[in-house]
Order: sequence, then structure tokens, then C-alpha cells
Amino acid sequence: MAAGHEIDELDLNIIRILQQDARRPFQEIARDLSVSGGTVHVRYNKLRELGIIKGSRIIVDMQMLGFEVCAFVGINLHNARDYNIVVQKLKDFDEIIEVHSTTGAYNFFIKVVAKNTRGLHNFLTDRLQEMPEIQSTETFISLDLPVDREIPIDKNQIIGYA
Amino acid sequence: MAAGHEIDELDLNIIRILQQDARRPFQEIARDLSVSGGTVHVRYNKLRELGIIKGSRIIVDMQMLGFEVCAFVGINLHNARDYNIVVQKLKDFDEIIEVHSTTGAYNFFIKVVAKNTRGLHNFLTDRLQEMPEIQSTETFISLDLPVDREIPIDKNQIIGYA
DNA sequence: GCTGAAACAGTCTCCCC
DNA sequence: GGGGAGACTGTTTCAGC
Repeated sequence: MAAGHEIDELDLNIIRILQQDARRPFQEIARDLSVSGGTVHVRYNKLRELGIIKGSRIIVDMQMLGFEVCAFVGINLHNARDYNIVVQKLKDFDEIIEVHSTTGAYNFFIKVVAKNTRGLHNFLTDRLQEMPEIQSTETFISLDLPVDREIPIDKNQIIGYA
Repeated sequence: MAAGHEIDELDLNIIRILQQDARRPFQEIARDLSVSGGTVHVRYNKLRELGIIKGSRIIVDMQMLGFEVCAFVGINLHNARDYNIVVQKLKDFDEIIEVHSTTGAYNFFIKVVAKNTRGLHNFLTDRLQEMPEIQSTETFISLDLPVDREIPIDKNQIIGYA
């Protein structure tokens, strides 16, 4: 990390709090951490500029929004050099919310949401498997998500951490 | 959905905006959507009470926080009825940020972060594969994440949506 | 169910230490 | 680099429609 941008325990505490609740007022955070609101603000801006904090999102209930099904799909290409073409095409499918390029048995690993199993089936057969670059796919439907949490930052495993 | 709690286009627009930036002031949202700040506030409270909005998180740069490696691990159990025991044990590993129970070739599919490949290797061999309930694992290291986005809610696929 | 106003609280900047 | 003051802005409640 660039000189003069070391991350300290205060930064980590701010991140830790905002990982639980991104809308938490800086003043409240300041009180919890026994610093002034201005300090929290300055640190937050620094973390955003450094790119450590990339943004924020509300967490929505997928099922209540009508997406009953979540699945992972392993994708094999005929030709690994179609990488960029395939990424571009995958981006155009709204159902796909993550595309990972992976080592191991698949070229890509994608996370997909669908309204129901029929929607997933249509997506897989009519759209994904129609792509000429794709050789084969394997689907894993997520039936339950017993653990879903943020990356732990308590461990001081920080680059540039003093 | 319970009567009297229909979700309308205004609710969806509020969700859509907050999915991009959870810290966006309600007043700004109100101006964008040509309603009063009070209305946005009431709608937000309703969506939280209904559980459609479950919370919010900042998005942090995993790599800058010292987690260089992200991987998916498919897990097979000797005995599917060890489900609960295994979930409990997996919860205790800080490296594991998602545990999915899946159909297909694996009983579980987990998402793991680690400091580096050595950390991942230690986790897999010394800790995960030491669990007696686990028969086998298969690891897919995520080398790149070209797509990472929120579930689309533009499509009116909402339960109870008028 | 929404608006607009009013009281309260938080943001954000800046100057001083 | 942090604290505190101050102007600005947002939050939250509520009477009135």
C-alpha cells in the first residue's frame, strides 16, 4: 500500500460497524468508538478514496422479491480463449449475478437467480446451453443458505497494517 | 403477502436506488422520485418491517483487506443426516462466508476467503478435511470476478405485486 | 396516503491545537 | 492527525388535506 495510507485499528472498527449496517450515522459510530464525528468522516472518505470501501448495498429478501431459486452453474467452454466473448454474453443475462473464472473442473462458475425452477430450466436450456462457446454445464441448486456473512476483518490480516 | 402490504412501483424504485447505494439520503431519493422525504421514509420503514429490506452492508475490497484468495468448495458427506452437525462446525470457521446446501454432486457448497493460497491449503487439509463427517471435497479457486451485481428487480416479478 | 413544515440530528468543512 | 464549532442538509414526526 502507498506510503501515508496505513490502515489502523480505528479504520478497521469503522469498517466492521458499517459491514453490519451501512446506514449507521457517523455520529453514532463516533460515540461508539470515542472519537469525534469529523474523524469518522475523514476516515470514511479515506477508505473510499483508497478503494477499501467500494460502496454499499441494502440486503433484500430474494424470495420476497419473487426469486425463489438460487443456483450455481459450472460452465465448460470448448475453447478457453473464448473467455472475453463469453463474459460479455453472460453479462447480458439478468439472471446471472456473479461470474467467477475458476481453476478446477470448470472454466466459469456462475451464480444465478430465477423466479422458480421452471425459470431456471428455461434459462439453462434455452439460453445458456444455446451458446456455441459452451461445451457443458453442471447445475447446483441452493436449497438453503445456513451461513451468509461478511468477510472477517478482526484478524489484522491487512495489507499495510502496522 | 399479507393484505394491505402490496408493493408498488415506488417501493421498487426505492429498493432499486438503495441497492446501488445504501447510504443515499432519503431526501435525495425523494427528489429523484418526485415525492416527499416523509413518503420515502414511511416506505422504507414498511419495507424493513415486511423484511423485504433485511439490512445493509458496505462493500469492501477483499484484496485490500488482505484476503487474496476466494474459492468455492464442494463438500460430500459420508452421511447426509449429519447436515446440522456439519453446518454448526462450518459456522466456526471464519474463512467460510457462505454455506449452501445444494442439489447435485455435493451436499454443501461453501464460499471461502483466505489470505493466500497457503492459507487456503491449510484450511482445506488441516481443518476442513479433518472433519470426520466429510467424505471428500472439491475446490474451485476464483481467479477473477468479471460480474458481481444485485438481483434485478425491474421485472415486476414481485410476490403480491399488483 | 401524501405533503409540507418544524424540531431534531447528522454531515461535512474548516480552523485550531 | 484529531477535536470542536458552525453552516448546511437530512431525518423523523405530525397536522392537514
